[in-house]
Amino acid sequence: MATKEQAEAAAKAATGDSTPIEVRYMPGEIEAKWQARWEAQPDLYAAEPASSEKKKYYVLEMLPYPSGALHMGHVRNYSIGDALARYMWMQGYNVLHPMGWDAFGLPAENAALKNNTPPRQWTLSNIAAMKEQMNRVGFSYDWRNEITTCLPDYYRWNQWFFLRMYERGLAYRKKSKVNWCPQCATVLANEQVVNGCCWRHEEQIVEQRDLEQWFLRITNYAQELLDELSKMDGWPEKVRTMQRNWIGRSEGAEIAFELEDGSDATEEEEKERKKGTAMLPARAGVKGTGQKIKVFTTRVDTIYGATSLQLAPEHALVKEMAASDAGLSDAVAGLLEQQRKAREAGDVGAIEKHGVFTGYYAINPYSGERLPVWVGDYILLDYGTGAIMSVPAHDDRDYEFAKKYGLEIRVVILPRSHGEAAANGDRDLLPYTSEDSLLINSGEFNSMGCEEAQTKMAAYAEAHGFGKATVTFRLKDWGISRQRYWGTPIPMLYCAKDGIVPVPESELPVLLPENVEITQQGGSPLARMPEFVNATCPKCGGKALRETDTMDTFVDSSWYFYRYTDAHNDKAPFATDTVAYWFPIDQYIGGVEHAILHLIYSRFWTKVMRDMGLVKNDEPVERLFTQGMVIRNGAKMSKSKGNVVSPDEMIVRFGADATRMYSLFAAPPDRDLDWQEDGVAGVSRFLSRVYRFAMKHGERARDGAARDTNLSPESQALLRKLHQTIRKITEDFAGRWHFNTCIAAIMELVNALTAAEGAIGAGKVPDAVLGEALRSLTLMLAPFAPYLAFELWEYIGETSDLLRAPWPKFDEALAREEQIEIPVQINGKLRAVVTVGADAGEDTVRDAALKDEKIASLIAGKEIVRMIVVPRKLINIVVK
RNA sequence: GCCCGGAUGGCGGAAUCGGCAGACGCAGCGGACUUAAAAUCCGCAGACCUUUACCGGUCGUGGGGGUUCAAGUCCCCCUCUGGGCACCA
Repeated sequence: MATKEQAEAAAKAATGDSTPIEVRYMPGEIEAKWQARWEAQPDLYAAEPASSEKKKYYVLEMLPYPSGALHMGHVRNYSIGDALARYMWMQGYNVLHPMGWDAFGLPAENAALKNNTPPRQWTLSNIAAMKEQMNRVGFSYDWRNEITTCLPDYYRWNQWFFLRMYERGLAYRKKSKVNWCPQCATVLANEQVVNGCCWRHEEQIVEQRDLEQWFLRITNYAQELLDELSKMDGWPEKVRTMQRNWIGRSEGAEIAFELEDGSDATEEEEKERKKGTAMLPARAGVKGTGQKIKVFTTRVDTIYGATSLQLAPEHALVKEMAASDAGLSDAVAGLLEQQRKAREAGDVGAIEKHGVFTGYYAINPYSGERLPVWVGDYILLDYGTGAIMSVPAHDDRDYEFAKKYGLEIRVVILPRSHGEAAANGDRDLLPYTSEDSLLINSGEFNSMGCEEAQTKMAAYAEAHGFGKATVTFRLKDWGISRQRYWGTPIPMLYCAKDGIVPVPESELPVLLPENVEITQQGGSPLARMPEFVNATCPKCGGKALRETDTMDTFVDSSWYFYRYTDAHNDKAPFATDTVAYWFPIDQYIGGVEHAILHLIYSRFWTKVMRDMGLVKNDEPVERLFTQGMVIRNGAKMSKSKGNVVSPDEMIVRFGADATRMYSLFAAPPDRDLDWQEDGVAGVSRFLSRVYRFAMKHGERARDGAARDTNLSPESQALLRKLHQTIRKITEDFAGRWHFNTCIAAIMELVNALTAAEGAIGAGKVPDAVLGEALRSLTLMLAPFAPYLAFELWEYIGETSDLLRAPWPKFDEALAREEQIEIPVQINGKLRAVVTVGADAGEDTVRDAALKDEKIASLIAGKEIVRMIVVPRKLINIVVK
């Protein structure tokens, strides 16, 4: 109901009393009224069960971290999802639109340190505050399925999945490097390492430590994760490209070089051996030690141009060599130190390369030549085999390194146009890396093209037992151990007798203790709680120690959207058939910052669950939408930049409807949005205009009489604009999602309505037409400004539930223009505009154009060379 | 270095398939209402030239070239800018 004041005003207007009584749009009052009503109906936004006859639609926005307050990025993200959910309800779908909390993570521990509040309490009170904000904005979430990842009824299933993966060999333990701050005495997440230093201790350089960690074997799925991408056309190409690069598949070959024994070296060789800058030629009787160095290369075709091997400083063989060579040991330590400092300085690409000769040589299995073995700080231990063959002539990095240390540079491929004549190659060309080339100086492979040589040389290696064609991925297994408190305990035990023993499923969940003391010292507080650490081995009944690491929070978000479909299941993470009804997610909406980690992990998790028989879908998300950032004064809103605008403040000043509608109006949803407060005021003014118009004329919409077929020109014009608007918005929801132009279209419609007020007042627009316009307008506002829409719906006498009221249908005949304006160009320049019937053919248009006075005078005395007539579009007369 | 976006009035943006560039909104200017202001309503509004005015003309979508009757849109080259990855062999 409208306020008393407004009812009076409307009554006066209806009785023809012209005394102006101001009708004011007061979003605060309207929104409070409807919020109270909506909150009294807990099932308002409830999805129907999976047995529903209706077609399902699962729309999902990425769940927030409960930091304590919504920011504008949230409001934008959720306004997009909310508009879509409301639209799909109005289209008659069974809509699932849930929300939850990504509630584990570091900030809770930091807050605990700062305010002496337990992480759980801090997190839960933040959740309560943010939930209230969400309801205040009017988002249509089905809170019955709310999930909170830090509560045992959720995280117990993380543990359950972990055990299932352990059984299948998908979870394993190995040593791995972690960032360690000696002052905090704890491990840091990558995000907490700023310029190589601890985020809390700015002068403290972060160390790398080797720790035993749990890993999930995502690399088992690398190929499938890559292959599926090409079929996922509901995802932005940008995200797919980012994922492809992240997975980083490289085809190449693995080749084993045998270390040379060297004890029977000739005198000449001895001199050279000390320097390690040149190869030793092949000769009969060279002996090997039997020890092999495996290298990975994508360019085995250039192997005759390899003039050294380069090992990563951390390579196991380097450690072995250094063990008996103090000089080498010191040099390698120096390399590592230099490397660490260089990485701190940033700009990895510009870092100068360093290396040390080991004193050893290895035999090129193709040529028999002996290559000096070096340690190069530009070699990554954890990619490929941690060792490469260095081909200075045909690799940028190897070239730089060889120039610096005076290593040999041998050309083995040439551009096809060069022919074999230029046997030594053109030195100005180097490094020359094109694969559109021919081989030279490469024994029996000479004059082959690179690609052919790659295949043949890999086959040769395999036939001779020293190598093979192989595929390498950049993607690494997912380390999930975190030496932190506020996360899911990893359900594993360590028994002196039985080793690593999983916690039996019947003992889940392993509860995260709550009475912890969080201090800045000494890693996870769990390790200092004997009542947590000490346990009994389920195998032998003896003493066992509990794992004190917790899981990466990305585990929580890898499968949360499945839990929404069956959030209260205490027998399983979810029921398979319920998931089969709802999945895949029809539309997922969130920030592009999750393009890689979250969106790869959750794809991986889905495939694991599929292989376990828990789900039937291969991929979790059918369509993905990534909205742009919210920018203000040229930068992303952030506390440090001081350009944050609080949603609460906007809502108080302009109302929730105006705030969320502006977030959709100011830019297309996929682009960055420049926040301008005056723009919010403008949207608020627009809503106010709608409100006042409806209050003035809404009475006349109430009788709902059928429209007369005999329409006045004013009615026709109004209906045309109305149906054009319905068509535009309907088509946009189906495809483009340019909600900014949808809202602009609604504004145009309202402009047309207010412009027609004279005709409306003069009775030239019957109640039926006015009613149709007002009803449809209200329905179209519902996804964008739900509070106002509900208020108007009630005021114009509708009693049905607006949330599920059918979306208006457009009438193509009514939307069609009767007269259209056709621009007339002469030689491509606009000279006149003629008005013709909408379905005028080519001849009619041409005649009209030629008859136009201005056109006639302009072409008088000129020769018409050509005339292009595009019906309904334009006419261009080409004259000479 | 590599891979994606983006660049249109004073500002945010529109132009979905190559067919009237600047929809819609903001800010601005002029007017109405008002004692006044706010609010509201009406109108103007890319730049330049011409003109008392009307009318008219030229230029114009980051820059340069091209294709076409016609280019913000397609092709080639370049600049700036935002983002992602980054010694991945």
